[in-house]
Amino acid sequence: MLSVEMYPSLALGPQRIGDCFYRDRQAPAHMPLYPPTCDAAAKALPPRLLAPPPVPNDPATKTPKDDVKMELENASLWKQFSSVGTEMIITKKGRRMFPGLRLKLSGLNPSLRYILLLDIIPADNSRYRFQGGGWQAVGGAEARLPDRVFIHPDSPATGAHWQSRTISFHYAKLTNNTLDTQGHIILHSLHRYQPRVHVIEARDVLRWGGGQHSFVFPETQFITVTAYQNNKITELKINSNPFAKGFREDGMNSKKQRDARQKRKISVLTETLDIVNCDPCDSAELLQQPIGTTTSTDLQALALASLPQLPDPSCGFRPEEASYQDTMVQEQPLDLGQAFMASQMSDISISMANEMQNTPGSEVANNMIEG
DNA sequence: TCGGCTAGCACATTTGAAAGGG
DNA sequence: ACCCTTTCAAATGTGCTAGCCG
Repeated sequence: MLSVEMYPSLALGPQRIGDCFYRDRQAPAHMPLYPPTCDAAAKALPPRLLAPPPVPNDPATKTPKDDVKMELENASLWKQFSSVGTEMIITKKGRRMFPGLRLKLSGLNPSLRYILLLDIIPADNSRYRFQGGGWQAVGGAEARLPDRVFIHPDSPATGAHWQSRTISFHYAKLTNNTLDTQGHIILHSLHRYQPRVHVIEARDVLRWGGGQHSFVFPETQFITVTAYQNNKITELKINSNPFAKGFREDGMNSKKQRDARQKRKISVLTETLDIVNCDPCDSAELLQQPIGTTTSTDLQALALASLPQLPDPSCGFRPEEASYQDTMVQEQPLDLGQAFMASQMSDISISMANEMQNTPGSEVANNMIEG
């Protein structure tokens, strides 16, 4: 009941419905946002329930920003990749990032609720090609794709929750399918990108702005590829990703083993051909054999349209020069005032509203519910 | 011709349901 | 009936490769 009222009221600013983002209401909470057709979004949201225009941030509701700190827990692994030139595979179906972002948060108010978001923005305006053993800019970047954010599945959660564990964004997937409907983050191949993590105080989300912290780790920059270009990256991935164990030297999928299999295949095929050649009458039995088995294998959506830009988007991919110090981009706050709220605000609204209803003096929640 | 992309492959890991025992 | 552990199959995540496409 509450969700019916709350969800659309937080969903979209009517003025931005044309390029809004949303997450399917049935989708898992961690699913990022994706742009629907405008018709679909319009149908999903009764006009009477569309959101009010963004409310300017009220300084009185702000929490001190200076103490919030984020640490990249697997920084050393990222640095290993970065020193070679990190490549991330992107596929039509979506591919996870490896290494993943593993983070530690501190300085949050333990009792306040926060939402964690991941987004990935172009690091510069170039397209790249791997030649001469390195990445060279070979032209201008393709048109920027619609921004999608990945909401951490635990969101919203208390500061105590976030600070008590390692925060991982390993569920986030990257795709090059511009028509993707799975909510994966859409990127261009052969472009350089920079992941960012945003910590947003839940209260401020409801108020369309305010207390957020954005973090950028230069060592997490990467170039998107559909197939690995640099053998060193392949080696690093195979050696450090447990899912790729099979490709290690001692694995069944190592080059040695694969070559051996290939040889066996060829010899079996040759023998089979010999048999067929020797006795055509027996070929019927062979034909019955399968030729080959083709086994194919709520937080509501908060849409962010205008996330802060990198301080210098034209910087080159020079891992050796990268500052590995955590970079807080607080000069360029996440502008939730311009953000597109998604159609899935129900869960977050319910949980937050419930909590706020239980908190005397929470006029924010009351305003949202009653308004 | 060539660079980039895709589908399918084999293998490893993860996940969740079912079975078994206390 | 309940809880815990173990087992197993399915789903999912990997990189590799042949072949397609512009």
